[in-house]
Amino acid sequence: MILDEMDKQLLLLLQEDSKQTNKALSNALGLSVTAVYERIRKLENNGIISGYVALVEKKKVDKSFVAFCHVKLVQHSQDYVVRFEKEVRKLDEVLECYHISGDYDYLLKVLVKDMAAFREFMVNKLTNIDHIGSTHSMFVINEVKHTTAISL
Amino acid sequence: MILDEMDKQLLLLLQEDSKQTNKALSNALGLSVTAVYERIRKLENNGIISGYVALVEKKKVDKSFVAFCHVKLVQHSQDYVVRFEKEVRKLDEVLECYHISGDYDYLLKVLVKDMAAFREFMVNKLTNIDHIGSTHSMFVINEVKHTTAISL
DNA sequence: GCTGAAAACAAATTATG
DNA sequence: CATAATTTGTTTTCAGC
Repeated sequence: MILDEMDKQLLLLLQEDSKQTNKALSNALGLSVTAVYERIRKLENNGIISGYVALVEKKKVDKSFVAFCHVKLVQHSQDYVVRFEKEVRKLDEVLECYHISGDYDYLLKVLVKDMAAFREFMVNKLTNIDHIGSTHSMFVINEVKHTTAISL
Repeated sequence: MILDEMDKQLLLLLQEDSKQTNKALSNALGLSVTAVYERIRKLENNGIISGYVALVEKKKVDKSFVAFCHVKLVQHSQDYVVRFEKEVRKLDEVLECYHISGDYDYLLKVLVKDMAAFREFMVNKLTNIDHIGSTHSMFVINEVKHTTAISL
């Protein structure tokens, strides 16, 4: 599917606030309500919009500690990789996990209550996964920017 | 604000899919529609729900290249720090930026089309910001997990 | 804080130019 | 594509417990 400027503008607006009415969107874009409605359905059906979610304020729900954690496996056999990825997906504390280039194999973004909870997470959850060789953690001192919106 | 189990369940559901109707939520929670409605409003007014957004599928909009980029400043004077953070917030390619502990000062999550676009970003945008000492980039080979939902 | 029902509003469908 | 009219469904308000 090829996106024209209207689609891009529409996605931009919906990535900012998905609770806007089609009327508000139609005003912002200079389209009719029906046109906006059809474009949104098309974007949904093509999987360009993958879903709609509520965003929760970390600090207000007592999850103020973010860490990035590098993980290296002892071996890179297919089996170990699949097993590690499966286990890590199950961990609620892990918001993101990437297989990356460089000295380590994986980079995890971990969200917990505080440093004590992070220690708990490392000792009882993460390093309980088999075949982890080594880890290296970096702690977030301040979140400078955080957006879910992709620029188009 | 103290969250009871109902609030937590509700937040869980809304973080999965914010387009569910209050009726569907009331069924899932065993509450009346009005009770659900009032709880949601309270969560919004207390800033626990910070907003509702549409999620866009990266790969479908030709943004398939994710990199994590460490940045070190030449100095850590208040002035340099403020300036860097201000500039980096303006860059659309930077989805996340964290001030972190460790050898580097910042960790950025960067989203672009491809490696060529990343090079372009580094040369023309990021390293154009004053007072950057050094950078070190890691490329995402595979996204194993990515969620916006905070577990409660 | 909860319920159930009414009123207000928006989404979704259909018809028409 | 846009508009308008309609139905269907959802949100919001309100009286009462």
